[in-house]
Amino acid sequence: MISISRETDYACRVILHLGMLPVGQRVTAQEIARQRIVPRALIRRVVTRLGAAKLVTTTRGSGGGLALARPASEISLRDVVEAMEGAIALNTCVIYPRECPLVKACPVHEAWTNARVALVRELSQATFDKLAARGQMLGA
Amino acid sequence: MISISRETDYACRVILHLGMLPVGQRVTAQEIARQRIVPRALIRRVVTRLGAAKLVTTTRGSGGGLALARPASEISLRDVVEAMEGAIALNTCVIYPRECPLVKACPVHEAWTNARVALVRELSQATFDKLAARGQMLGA
DNA sequence: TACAATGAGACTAGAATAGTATCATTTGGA
DNA sequence: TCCAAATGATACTATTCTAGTCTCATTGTA
Repeated sequence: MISISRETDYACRVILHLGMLPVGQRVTAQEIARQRIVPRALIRRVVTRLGAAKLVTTTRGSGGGLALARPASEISLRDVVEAMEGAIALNTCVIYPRECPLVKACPVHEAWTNARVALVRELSQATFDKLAARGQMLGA
Repeated sequence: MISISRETDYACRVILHLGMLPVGQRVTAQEIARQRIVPRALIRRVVTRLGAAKLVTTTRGSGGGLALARPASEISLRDVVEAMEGAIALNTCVIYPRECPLVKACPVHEAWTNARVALVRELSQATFDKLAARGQMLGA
């Protein structure tokens, strides 16, 4: 099955949760883990990656926690997926064409590229301000 | 990195190769492996799966080999990917919504579904008659 | 009957996935 | 000053997936 990893799914829950808070409000990773059903030990790794990708800012110590590093309208599903999984390639040859011995005369390469463009476009449109608004409606 | 497996890439090479042959002509898996740079032992598994998915027909014995089970215009990248990888899900919750404890109120679920639709649409449009024609042009 | 081809599946090495656990570091407040 | 709360970094395990090799059975043609 072609799918993102579970960690990426958890990362989406973290960003969504933060996007639904009043702007600038911090919350601890443990609190998100509890409310969004993410394993407590795992969420640490997720938060670290999101921080490294500069999608969230973190503060340590008592009273610390995390918040979005920029407005939810400027963070999309694409950003989260790329932060967690690396490139959205579909096929390795799209990202590393040199490694494919056939790529010069390969008509399929072009098809993968087209499909990748369509997928990335869709994921880019899914910004977390929209997702958060929809979440409020659904009562999540 | 989000990507298909190498076996799926090999499967595309097999279908492309068959699509570029005169209609109805058979060729052995070994011959495809040689021309398309696929490991000889691996292509067996690929052909078996493509046969199980009814994308190719096989005949055993001397003079045997494989051919497309239907016109190349009726086989798309989507068919090959689904035959090899199973569902194109993007996220497990798209295929198995019951396994996600949050899905009832999850705004992200919808976004994954939209992205999946866009991706599948694109892969469905890439039929192997077009790919084969382009392959002839490129001299593959 | 001999040979050529696919069918089925066991086997290996290595990498990725999912989850747990530990210790260090930073910060705020009693 | 010291404790508790929080993240940072990373090691560890078990399981599954990936990529590839190999062997033997089965089928069909000459």
